[in-house]
Amino acid sequence: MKKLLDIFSQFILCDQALSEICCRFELKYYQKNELVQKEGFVANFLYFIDKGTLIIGNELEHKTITRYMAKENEFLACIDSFINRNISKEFIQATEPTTVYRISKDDFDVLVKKYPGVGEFCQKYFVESLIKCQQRITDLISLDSKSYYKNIVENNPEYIQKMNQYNLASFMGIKPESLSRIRKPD
Amino acid sequence: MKKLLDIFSQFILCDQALSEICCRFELKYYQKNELVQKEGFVANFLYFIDKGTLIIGNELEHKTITRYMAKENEFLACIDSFINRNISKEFIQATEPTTVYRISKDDFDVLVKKYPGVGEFCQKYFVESLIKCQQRITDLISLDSKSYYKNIVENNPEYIQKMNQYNLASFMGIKPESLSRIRKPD
DNA sequence: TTCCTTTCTTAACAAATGTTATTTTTTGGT
DNA sequence: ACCAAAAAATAACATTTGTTAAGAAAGGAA
Repeated sequence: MKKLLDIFSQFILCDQALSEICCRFELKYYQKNELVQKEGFVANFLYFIDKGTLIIGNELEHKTITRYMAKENEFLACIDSFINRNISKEFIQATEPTTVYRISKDDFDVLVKKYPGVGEFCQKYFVESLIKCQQRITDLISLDSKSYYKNIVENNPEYIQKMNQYNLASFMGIKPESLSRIRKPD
Repeated sequence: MKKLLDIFSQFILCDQALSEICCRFELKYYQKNELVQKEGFVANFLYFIDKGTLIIGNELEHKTITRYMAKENEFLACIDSFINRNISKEFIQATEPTTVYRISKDDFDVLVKKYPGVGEFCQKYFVESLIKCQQRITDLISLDSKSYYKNIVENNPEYIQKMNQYNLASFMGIKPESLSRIRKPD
């Protein structure tokens, strides 16, 4: 719980606020490959990863894709669904044994209303996510897959350690066989 | 100015707030291909497009890419630079004669501090942008370029009308010659 | 209009990626 | 250690995309 509170402590929040945040987050454990959230439902939780890794992806007609991987000490949610209460088109899955702290939408709304610092946290989280997202688009449209792989090796080596070939390939927008080729030494 | 105020009116803002917003936005005109903002500087303005089209892109070693195109009645800024006062790696350019309302970072900060509705607007803008960004990533990694082109024709035909072949191709992550092939009837 | 520049198209060939199928390796459970 | 299942590597071939270069079309300016 410490890491989670450290993050919220960056915002102006009294001790009472912090302890209330503690109360409203709930510890949860997921096995490897377990579905944390299924697509087709309203996403009712925001997750903070204490230990482990979660991926968020889509179940499409012919394939399953991995849009993002979240690691330890990161927050994760199906944003459109969690914020706007739309049905989520995305699922969340653990790629290894994972423990998270999760908070329900209702509880989170209470915190946002009660403590301005929580709203500020949200703002910062959205802006950071947006910037990362934009950078990813830039990478996807400007780099060939070999360069993109190098990029990941240098900047996000955890992606390579924690995602299997299928997930990582779809994350990169290619087929597993192509990723295998890229990895093969010349 | 009406459209701009319509958007802010969706948030709880008194008449005085709305008229102050009016004052702090400044009308600006850009010619076709004119640079609205150069990369390498701190982006000091947020833009609202009254008429015309802006693209935001990167000047990379060997090429120039178009990451996003913003159309009429849309807001646009180099987010990382505008919010965090980092040096922008991106430029903004008009793809046709374009009039915008722009507001400086300092003026915008004043509005945010003074009127909670402006902060709410920000929050909504960031969330919407993030959701669109995530969807774009999903499309980029899951669709081949023919499908992606169809997707644009159906959902964002303005992209095809307003961007030239070079910009649209880089937006799609391919070369202009490949886009030409995709467009050619079988 | 004419001329010039830019943009777009086309084609031939090279390189990368997708497809299909099979083999090898790894993993997890007994 | 053994076996079965899953994951990854490999290969042959098809398709797509990149590259290079040339020519056609479109758009502006005088």
